[in-house]
Amino acid sequence: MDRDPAYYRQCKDVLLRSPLFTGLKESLLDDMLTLFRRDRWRRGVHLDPDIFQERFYLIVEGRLEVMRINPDSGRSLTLYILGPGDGIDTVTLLNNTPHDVAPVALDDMALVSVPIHAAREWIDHHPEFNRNFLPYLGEQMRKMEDLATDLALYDTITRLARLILRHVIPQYDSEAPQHLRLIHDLHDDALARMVGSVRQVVNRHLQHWRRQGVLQRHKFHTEVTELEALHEYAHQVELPKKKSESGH
Amino acid sequence: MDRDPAYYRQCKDVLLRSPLFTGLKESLLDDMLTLFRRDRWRRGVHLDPDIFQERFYLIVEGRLEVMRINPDSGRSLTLYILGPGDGIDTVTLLNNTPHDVAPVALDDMALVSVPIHAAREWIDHHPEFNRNFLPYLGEQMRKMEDLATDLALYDTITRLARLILRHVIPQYDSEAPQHLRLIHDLHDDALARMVGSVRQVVNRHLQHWRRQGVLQRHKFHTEVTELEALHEYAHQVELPKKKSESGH
DNA sequence: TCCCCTCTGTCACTCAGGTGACAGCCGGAT
DNA sequence: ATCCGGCTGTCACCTGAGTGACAGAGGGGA
Repeated sequence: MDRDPAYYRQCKDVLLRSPLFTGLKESLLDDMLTLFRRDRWRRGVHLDPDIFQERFYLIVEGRLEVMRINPDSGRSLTLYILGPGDGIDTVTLLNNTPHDVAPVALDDMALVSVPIHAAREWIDHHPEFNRNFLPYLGEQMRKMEDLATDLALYDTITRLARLILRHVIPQYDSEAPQHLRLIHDLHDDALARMVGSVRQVVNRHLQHWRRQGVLQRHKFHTEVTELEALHEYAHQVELPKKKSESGH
Repeated sequence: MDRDPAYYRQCKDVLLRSPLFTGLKESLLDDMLTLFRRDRWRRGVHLDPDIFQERFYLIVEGRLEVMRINPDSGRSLTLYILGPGDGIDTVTLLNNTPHDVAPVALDDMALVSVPIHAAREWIDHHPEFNRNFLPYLGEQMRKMEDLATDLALYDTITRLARLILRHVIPQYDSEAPQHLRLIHDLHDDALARMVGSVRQVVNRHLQHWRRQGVLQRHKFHTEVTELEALHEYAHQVELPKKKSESGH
């Protein structure tokens, strides 16, 4: 991957900002970039999860929804929403057995990828990379625990409030309307899949909040006007912390 | 840790059999064992999750239930059941922020532990250990995904059937009654916490299966007499695979 | 032997939330 | 301008499963 310097620059920017690569020496990252292949996926395509047994993908642009489906009922649950800087299907990277998930591109996506064995060698030989990778896995694990916990112990409105709060972009002026990351302008169905419910129920809650003035919507874009109110519904859930606070 | 050679021997046996240490050179394991401290926890004690920010514990004997609690309703969900060879709270090891869980000893337990920074250094400096550790994390991640998926997409009886099937001890004579590992002789309440339901509901299902002759109980010990029947209830869930089949 | 405590087995009641259905809306394509 | 397809907003209905309650059962200790 050396053609197209603008794209190269963009990759490097995204990766350096990603929790997986921050703090690595530039030379090391450049090394790695030489191995990468560039890919593009169109919005809406369903990926075959088997490809993740061959190559490890990193997202440069766009979002990927990774779901599980109940073939009998047709209902599904979103396990991950991945964005720029995220690695796709780390589970398969760690543990090479078939992974029964259904990934769908939410936007037009730009990616880079390496053969999976190359990624594994990389991990093996670069403890400095590991110091980023392990906390990243920990973070994913925690999110998964939170999802399971929410599903078992809280009702749909609580789960939805928490979902939104977890994706509020941290900012200092807490008076102004708050924007969302990663789940901005998803339609009700997608939100429902994220909280393990169905469109109609999610719609009812959103509607309720809009009437209360808690949420507000311009065209497709939803923003939060009353953080505190949402917090009431969510019970105790803290806002997403800034990157610098995590890691070990 | 050098006194009591019998105990030392037991630790070594358990660890060598554990997915975290199999295949490591004995000398390496001996090295590690010198760092360990021996601990014991009595059945029924509630551990303070903060201790896992200080030390990393490995289970030599007994089981630990790690739960999350909804303080409002008082209901709880079991995130992990850990047994001999398992590391406790790997999430905190990876990512040192408070982890809001409630661990309880299900049996009298024997453990070994190291200061957490020592465990992290170990990981940093021993890629050969990493080759066990990463797949182990992957396995945990998959289990967590399965838990979330089941909670969102399947009804209680399906979840319970799957729980049992996932803990059937693989054996070749599939006619004989099948034993369970890790969840043997748990009472209904504990099983309910594992499937995100309540005692009464779990009891009803178990009762139903016993009447059908699917399950059988001698005193406290439950065993499975009709695997196939359970499978019907579980829809498509494969039996636990032998250790040798996993890993990358 | 009896007592106590924890766990089991059941049942009647309630309700959150999932289902199916349909009308309206909006934006893009023709 | 018109049509179409996907998304939104609502509603009436149904049901899985959680709640509370209570009568055993069993087992361990005094």
